[in-house]
Amino acid sequence: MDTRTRALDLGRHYLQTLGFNGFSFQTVADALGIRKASLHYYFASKEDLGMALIEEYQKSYADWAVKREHLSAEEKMEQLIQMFVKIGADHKICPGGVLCADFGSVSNPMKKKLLQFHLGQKAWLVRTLKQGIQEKTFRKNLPVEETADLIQASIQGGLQVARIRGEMKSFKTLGKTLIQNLKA
Amino acid sequence: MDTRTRALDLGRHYLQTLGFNGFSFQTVADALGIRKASLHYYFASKEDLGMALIEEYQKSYADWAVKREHLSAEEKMEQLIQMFVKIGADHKICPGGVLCADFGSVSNPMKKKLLQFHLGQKAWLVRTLKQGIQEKTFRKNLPVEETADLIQASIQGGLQVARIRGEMKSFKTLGKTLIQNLKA
DNA sequence: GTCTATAGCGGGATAGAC
DNA sequence: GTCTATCCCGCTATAGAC
Repeated sequence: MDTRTRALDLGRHYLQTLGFNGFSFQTVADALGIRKASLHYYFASKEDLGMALIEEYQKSYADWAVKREHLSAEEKMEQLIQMFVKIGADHKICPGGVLCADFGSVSNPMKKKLLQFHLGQKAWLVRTLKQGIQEKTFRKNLPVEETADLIQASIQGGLQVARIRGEMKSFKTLGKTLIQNLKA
Repeated sequence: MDTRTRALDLGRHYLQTLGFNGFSFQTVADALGIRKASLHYYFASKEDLGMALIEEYQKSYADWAVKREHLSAEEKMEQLIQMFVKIGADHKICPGGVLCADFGSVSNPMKKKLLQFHLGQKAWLVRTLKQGIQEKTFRKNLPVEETADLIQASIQGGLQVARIRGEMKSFKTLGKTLIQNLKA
């Protein structure tokens, strides 16, 4: 794996465990086994790295979604929860949640990109809920916008809560409840 | 108002807008109009300030709850949502959420105190839900633990989402949905 | 592409005068 | 209680050698 890719992987790790203000170029460089000056060869600035990280998240998420396009809405939702369970099991929180919390201390371009990422995720949720209604597995009268907002907020908050509690049981239960509430 | 109290108020403000790693003693001292060295007279270290801030939150929240002890469970829940709407309208997020996100880069004593604060809020929710069941305004078969977890997570996440979106409408809707789901 | 070296700043924290 | 002065550290970032 090339250095840039490894740097991005490490960046993701530190971002999701320590927050954007909680790690430095030094942290990443040390883990890479190179000098922090060398890291500037790949990323002109820390903001640059931050922007690249959000782009990475967007790409991974898009890939993830494409691979699951053939699934039923119910299966999609279950795998979505499963994905966040894995993140939580790794003592991480979701990228959207980290950057939301650091939102006030981040540059305008990053704010903009973060909003874009966030709205992309919401759009996927809305589409999937509509799919489930068509498939008649989800309630016909499901308010899709509001439900998508509730799911997004509770997953984000739920992962944060799970991390401070040091257990994932409550998050798994939350996931089950969310999906149960969709059903016809 | 004495300097220590003013410092705590400012600390709360910066914590909830910038995150714990997003502000410094300098930030607070500047806003106070004193030198940062003088701030060390009140708080030996930044961690000390952090601990004091969590204690402040615990106290305010306890006061808030005591003043509302005579209310019905439904009124309590409505006022709780209202409190968070005010926080969001001020471009802030909830203290629990901030510190949850910064959790990985914070000292062990702060982690412990944060967990304590968090569990205290959950305990209040559980008590209030039970009250509502007794009052027959909330569903008899409401799973109190799980519901408390869902409310806590979605409020926390919802405020963060509202801030990046720059609007509180979705949060208000979320609040209404949460309360509606409790009702008999 | 990676290095050494260094600039320049801001952070947390302390000593000691007033 | 608040100040000045200072320390040491870690951060971002750049210049220039290899």
